[in-house]
Amino acid sequence: MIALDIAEVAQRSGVPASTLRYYEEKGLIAATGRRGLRRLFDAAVLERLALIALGQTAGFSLDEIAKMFAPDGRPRIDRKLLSAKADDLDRTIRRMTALREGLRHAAACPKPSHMECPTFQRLLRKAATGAIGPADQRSLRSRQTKRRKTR
Amino acid sequence: MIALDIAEVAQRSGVPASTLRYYEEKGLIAATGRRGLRRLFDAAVLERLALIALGQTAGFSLDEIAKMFAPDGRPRIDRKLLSAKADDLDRTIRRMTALREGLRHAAACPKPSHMECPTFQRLLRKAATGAIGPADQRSLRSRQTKRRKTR
DNA sequence: CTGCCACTTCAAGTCAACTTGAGGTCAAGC
DNA sequence: GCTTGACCTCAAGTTGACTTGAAGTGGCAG
Repeated sequence: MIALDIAEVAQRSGVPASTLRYYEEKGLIAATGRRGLRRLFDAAVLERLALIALGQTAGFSLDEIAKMFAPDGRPRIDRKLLSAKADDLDRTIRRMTALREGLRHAAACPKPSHMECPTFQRLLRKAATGAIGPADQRSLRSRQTKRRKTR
Repeated sequence: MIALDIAEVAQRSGVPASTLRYYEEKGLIAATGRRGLRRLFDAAVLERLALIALGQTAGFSLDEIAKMFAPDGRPRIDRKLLSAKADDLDRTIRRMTALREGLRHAAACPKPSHMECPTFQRLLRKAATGAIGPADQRSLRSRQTKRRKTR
């Protein structure tokens, strides 16, 4: 069993040490032991971190992600939840696609003001009716992604 | 010029009154006058709110959105910024599409544990390498969207 | 004229996911 | 054996977009 230092985990995963401690506190990951004060992690934590990042990208909160791991630590993923998220994502993708088209057109539109552009107005009407409004379930979450190259 | 009460704007737009005040404070919208203490809004504010919602969906922060309106209040949208955001959106859409496929597969996958599913493993590897990792520009932002039906 | 109550202001609170800082510890290199 | 400095803990701060609460006001129905 390869024991990794927190700094090593940080470096390999791109996740800052402070975040790793935070995740441990939240129960998302667990140190396998200590050398003195220092946490030691099993290499498997890297896979776990990838899973966490994936969940975040999918729009799950850390709390939701935590619930996806069975008490024994093995991923226990609810297929229903997964489908629901996929559907969620689907709706979001559709909204964003419509929006992207609108933006592209607006950027190319020769009218002096966008308010005079019929395409833009159509987009606006859609936005107003909520068709492409903001996600209705807490679905996406932006992140700083400081992915620091570590040292 | 039709003067709308804040409650009316809230009801028609689905944006809570507290949020409207907040937007006014931020300079995103402006009341056309007052009746006593009470704000009066021109009906045009509804269009403006639609534009704001749209901008938020596109991943703009309120500050960024504020900058899109010229001091005189007419929308003055930077076409370069718009294209850039469209490109951004495009990348995000691609990531999200890959993710959605992965989720769909994981949901349908018959393997007892997802860790044994090759498709899931591929997804995981992609996530680990950052290919479908979280958006790198503060691009998406979830919102409560309490879209309260007002009263 | 009076009272109601929807509006007002302003300060403070909330939420998620972290980061930062102060002060402490201890394994390892010299 | 002693210093070094990377790690530790715990509390508090940060950010963005709002919400909430307390205390005040004034238009209008009765």
